[in-house]
Amino acid sequence: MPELPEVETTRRGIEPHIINQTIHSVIVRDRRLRWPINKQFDKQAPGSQILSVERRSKYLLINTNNGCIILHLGMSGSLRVLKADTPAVKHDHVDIVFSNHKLIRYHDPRRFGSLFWTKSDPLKHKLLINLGPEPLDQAFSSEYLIIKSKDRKQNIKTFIMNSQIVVGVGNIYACESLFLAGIHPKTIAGKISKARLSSLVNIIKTVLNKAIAQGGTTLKDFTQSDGKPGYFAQSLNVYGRENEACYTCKRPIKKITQGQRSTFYCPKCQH
DNA sequence: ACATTGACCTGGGAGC
DNA sequence: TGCTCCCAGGTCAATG
Repeated sequence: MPELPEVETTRRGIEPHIINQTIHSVIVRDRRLRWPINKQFDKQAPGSQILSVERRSKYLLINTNNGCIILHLGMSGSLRVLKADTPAVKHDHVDIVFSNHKLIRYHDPRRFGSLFWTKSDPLKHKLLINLGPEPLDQAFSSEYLIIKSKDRKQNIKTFIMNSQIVVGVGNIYACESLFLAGIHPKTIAGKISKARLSSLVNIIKTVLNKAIAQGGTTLKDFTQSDGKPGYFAQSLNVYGRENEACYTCKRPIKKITQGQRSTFYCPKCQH
């Protein structure tokens, strides 16, 4: 469910509630996420004080004075800030309870997410060490994408969703960015002109910034950490619009499969 | 080194 | 009402 804007929305939602707070206790109801939650989390997190909540790719890094919680929401995960006496429901796998009688609750029906406690530099964790640049960072530039795409035979849609190339561009924003750039999703990455790649870089940044400003995209059940929906779905041009009229040319939006994921595009506006 | 495919897991909606 | 099938916002591991 969450792409970068949804994770960033979650980060901004929880940080002010928990910064400087002390973890009173943690409750792990089910540690069977994509990888099992490590036992060090239960043992070492209580008593730690929150220093900051950062984001790297779609990972949230909850930094404490004693170690770091690395958390990924997978496809269906969410974090909510709740009062400590809120009853847990199905799929509420983890609570982090604070001394101010609030808790953050991790809910994830599909359990594709993950949660680790580490005392080492979280950016050196094996799941984070090989990630590409942040899309909103200067390091993700026209020059960078031009070099990386050279001789690549993958289609551009799959290519920009590759987290070793750039992180945080998931299925929705990949489709939307290619539409706005006027690039057909099947185009071979290595065959796109420098000018078009440059345009794509700028559009990805614009799309993600706009989605963050609108609180992310609510398709089914994404909510911000206060339970309110995001509003970016109102801005979608192609995603989820198969057979509906393109807002630009009025022809029907097409749906194809690439890398086992659905791609939506306009056959007239993208080539 | 790069590209493709299978796997993980649950729930919701469509169609019968 | 209930069954079966398909689909879903991610990404790692194995394979070619």
